[in-house]
Amino acid sequence: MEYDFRKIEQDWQKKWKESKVYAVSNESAKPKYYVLDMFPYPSGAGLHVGHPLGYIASDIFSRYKRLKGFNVLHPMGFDSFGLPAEQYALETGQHPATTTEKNIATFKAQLDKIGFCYDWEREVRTSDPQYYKWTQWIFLQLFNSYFCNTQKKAMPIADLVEKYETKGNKNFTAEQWNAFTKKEQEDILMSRRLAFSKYGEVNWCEALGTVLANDEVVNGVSERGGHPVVKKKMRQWYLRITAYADRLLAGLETVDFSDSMKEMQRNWIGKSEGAEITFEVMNRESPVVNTDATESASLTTHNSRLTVYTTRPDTIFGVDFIVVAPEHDLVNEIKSTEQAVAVNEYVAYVKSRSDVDRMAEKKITGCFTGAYAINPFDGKEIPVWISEYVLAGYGTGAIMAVPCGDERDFKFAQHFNIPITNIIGSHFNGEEANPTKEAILENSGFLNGLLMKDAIGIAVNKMEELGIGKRKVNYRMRDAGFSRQRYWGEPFPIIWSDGIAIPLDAEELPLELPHVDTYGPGPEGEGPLANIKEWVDLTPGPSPKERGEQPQDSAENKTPGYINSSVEEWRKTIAFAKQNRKDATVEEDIIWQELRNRKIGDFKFRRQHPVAGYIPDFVCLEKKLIIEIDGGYHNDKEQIVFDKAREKWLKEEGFTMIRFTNSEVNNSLSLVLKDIEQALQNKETVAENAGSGSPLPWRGAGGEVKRETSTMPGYAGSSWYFLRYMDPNNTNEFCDRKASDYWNQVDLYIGGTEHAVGHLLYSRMWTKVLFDLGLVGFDEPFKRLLNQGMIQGSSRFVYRLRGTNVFVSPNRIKGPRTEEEMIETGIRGHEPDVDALHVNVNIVNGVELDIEAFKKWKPEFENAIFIKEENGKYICGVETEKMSKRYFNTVDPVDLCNDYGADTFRMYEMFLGPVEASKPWDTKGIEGVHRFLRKLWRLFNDDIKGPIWTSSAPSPLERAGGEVTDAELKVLHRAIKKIEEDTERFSFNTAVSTFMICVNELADMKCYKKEVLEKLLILLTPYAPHIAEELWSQLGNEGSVLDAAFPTFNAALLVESTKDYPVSINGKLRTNMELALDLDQKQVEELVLQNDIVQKWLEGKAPKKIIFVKNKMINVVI
RNA sequence: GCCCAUGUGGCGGAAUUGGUAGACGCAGCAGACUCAAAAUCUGCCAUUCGCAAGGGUGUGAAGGUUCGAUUCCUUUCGUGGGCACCA
Repeated sequence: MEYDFRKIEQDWQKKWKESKVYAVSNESAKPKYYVLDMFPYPSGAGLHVGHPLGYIASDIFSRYKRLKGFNVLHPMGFDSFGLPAEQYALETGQHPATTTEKNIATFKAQLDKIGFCYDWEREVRTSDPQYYKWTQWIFLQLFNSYFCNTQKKAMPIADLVEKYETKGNKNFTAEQWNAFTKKEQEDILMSRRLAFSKYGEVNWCEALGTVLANDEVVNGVSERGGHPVVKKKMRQWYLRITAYADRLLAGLETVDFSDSMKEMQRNWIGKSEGAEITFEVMNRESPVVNTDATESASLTTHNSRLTVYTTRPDTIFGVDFIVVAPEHDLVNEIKSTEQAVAVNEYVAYVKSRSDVDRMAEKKITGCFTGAYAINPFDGKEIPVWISEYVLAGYGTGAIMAVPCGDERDFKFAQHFNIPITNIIGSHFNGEEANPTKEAILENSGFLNGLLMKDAIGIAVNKMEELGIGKRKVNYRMRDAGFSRQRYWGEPFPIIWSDGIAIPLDAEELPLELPHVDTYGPGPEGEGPLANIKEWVDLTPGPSPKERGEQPQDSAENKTPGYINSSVEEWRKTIAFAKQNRKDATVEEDIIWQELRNRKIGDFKFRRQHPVAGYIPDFVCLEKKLIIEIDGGYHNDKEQIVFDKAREKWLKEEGFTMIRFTNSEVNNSLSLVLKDIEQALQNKETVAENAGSGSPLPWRGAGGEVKRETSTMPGYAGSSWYFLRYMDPNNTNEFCDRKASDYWNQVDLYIGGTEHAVGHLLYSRMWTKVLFDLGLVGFDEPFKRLLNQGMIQGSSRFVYRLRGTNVFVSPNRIKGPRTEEEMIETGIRGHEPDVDALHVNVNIVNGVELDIEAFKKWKPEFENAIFIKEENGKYICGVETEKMSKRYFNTVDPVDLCNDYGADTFRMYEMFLGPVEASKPWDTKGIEGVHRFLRKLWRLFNDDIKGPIWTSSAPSPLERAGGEVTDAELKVLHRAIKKIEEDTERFSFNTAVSTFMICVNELADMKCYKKEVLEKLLILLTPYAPHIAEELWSQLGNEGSVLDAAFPTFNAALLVESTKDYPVSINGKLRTNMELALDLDQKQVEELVLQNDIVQKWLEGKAPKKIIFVKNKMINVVI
């Protein structure tokens, strides 16, 4: 029987799906283990062979842990918000939700083909409202929390408010606080919230009317269209990640990440200890204005103060100039009239420079401001410059430059001919700066004679004493920008009312993305959402009450839904709606059971949801249909007047109301439901949040009321998705505390280094906040991190003689041509240049082009002529590039699974090299792994046509009999040991080679014994589950191999008594000697000296030394 | 410019703690089986000198530490990834 991998894999995947083998329970007596992949962004290109590398590794490890007796959580989902879908929508008009849905379907089909053990019941998608509802909810937790600097943790902002109201703080008393306007109070609170809003700089492209990411800006112009880009201040949201800087640093000690990964995060956080020093700044004006002859020629006016940050206060006497960021607020104040023009020009120049340019450029630029700072210790006048190498966002945005000790300062001084003061004597050679801390200070006033590193503390102490400086810890990390002027992301659950950010009530979540007609930017560079006026603008018209339509004597508590246009009143409304939900009548509950489960036409209803200034019992926003279940009081005179006013108001807003009495619900429910169904059918569907009849309570709120129109960035959803997998279908909470307590931290997290700082830091921060608020029980999300390398594409090229239809194989580009070729091509003598063209790697066999396939692929070259190598082949050029569709170097895993099987594909990806390493893809080698699996198959099955197997060979069961020999056991147990060790240390490539060695040895020994082979199958299960399961069942086992027990290694079987020692002379290997393992140094020396080859090299002399390392080697030193 | 990683045969890679460099596989070469092909099996396969025995060289380059270095240190070059010029 042949190895029919297609049938085997298909059958078992089907069986596994039917029997739900991958379903994971949150309750188990087994120990838990959580293996997580960084979930993919579902791009339109589908998976290529680079994606599954990490997934296969995690799948192997999950299956391995399962065999080891763990309850393993190994989920998968999709990071489905993001720019590419939006760009695509902009180009094609297709809604991102549609394309995303389609892409996910493709991804899932591809993933399933590879045979991963995901529990798809736990799938999450960040763009699913049921998911981002909780992203928005967590954002609200961040918004409603502040970082307490004494307890070093997040606390509810309400605590802070209470403190202010009762005790005030160091800036204001409780009385003052209470006297502040609402806006003043909110501004103060905003400066403490963990999610907060402030003005920040963005890359603004006037021509495109949009904000651009750094990588969309090239050489100061937009990548698309080449329009100029400048910095512009816009209101943005931020996460106060800087508050967590110290805890993020400390947390690194408790997790198992690679040292380089920790190093990258530490560098990103960039904690430094130094001092802030304040300089007086003088400005020397020319005495042109003042004609008074008594004025001196250089009038010096006292201007302002400038604070710099430095990590080297010990070098204060070596300061030769000061550099201020061009964006610094003080620049305008301190620049002299003479320098004003130059300064303005320079500032304008910097404004046009992209961050990327400022980073990559080696050019030294700057401009003198005309101002001088005074060294507080020796009174020296120090020129103040501005330069783009000083960043406004770091430290104080100003530095004191010490050219003898800092490379950049030195180059700057050289470039602008600024004299350099040497404070480190012979340590400075005038050629280059020396950043040492070990020199003895000179020319340094009271610091003279001190070692620099000792002087740091002394200098700061003196500064603090004199009040000119203070100790300061600085972080290079900045608060994380959290808003994007885009469409395809989570909308902020925030309403702006008179400049105050008002969070939505949790009941209002999810705030779903409204439909838009265009995905282009909104006015003033706002996001596309700003284009939907009716969605954004919630500024109310007058309420019925204000229009005098509500009966004047109506008791407020009877109809509190009718409100005035004020924030306070709609807050009351929300509270009232909440209470209504709790106080629901029996009849309302009956209807709600029908409506909430979408039994009627699959429309979403909300209960006690404020609409247009009052609170209906039920509302379907898509249909603008309101259902009221009325009690007896509607017969009251007052109520009749009220109901009339209400109906009129709702009609203006486009709502229809149908009313039922309690007795109708109780006695003829089916008729009631029918009426509702009828009403739904009779009305047109409208976008849920569109239209003037806004569903929201602040329809009645006062002043200008607008929605936040930016959306959250890509990392919002991915900052907490690992928690949602634990409890993915919970509609009441983001994750049940019981579930997160059980699954706890992710035990193994696998993903690329490209997320080293971004995603990993953000999710670490979110986890810490959730921990502080008591919502989860751990404050580091990932216990262990494994970084998979990137698989690069291996591109293939053909070379075309420019302007001709002739392709030349690389070695034939430089002639000579045969007569035939010259006739065929019609080209003689001088030949034109060649152009290299990417060719689809899938039609190239190794490097040999399949010419027929090429012609089929590019029909325009159907009649092309190929000048081949001498062996008659057309050879392609090879280059390693990023794997990308446009280079035609992507390979679809599904194709490989079809050609070789998922098991082969999985093992081959692992066999390519260490998971952590980056390496180019080459399909060619997959044959070898496939051969291995066929060889394994033949240990169990006869191959009818093969020469060494005959049809009369014993059946698998018969072969499985017989005594197992020691040699066979040795082979097996060596494999058990090595596979276990290699899997534990993620050395999957060597594990695969161990399997190969083991199967080769068993085949050589003609070992067909069940006892040996079935253990081997268990070892193989994590790597090649389909073939393992098939052969396992062929051996007559009950149950699945997926749940077998990993075999135990028996060390006793591998004990050796001798060792074949390598014997070196002076470190060079000369011979080998088989020696007993229990010999001591003296015995070994004797035996070694008797050896012929050793004697030959000794040439009769005595050795200087003989080094003997037991069980390793022998080295004779002559 | 800065940070991190990385460099071993024609190719992917192995060498787990400083101890036999090149496991395993691909490609290639030679052979067996076959009418033939496929499949399978056997042998060779870093480089160089040599008929052989045996020797020289060799882990990007140059130094260093060591009895011994792919492994540790210094300098340097190339490649990949990241970035917010972080004083």
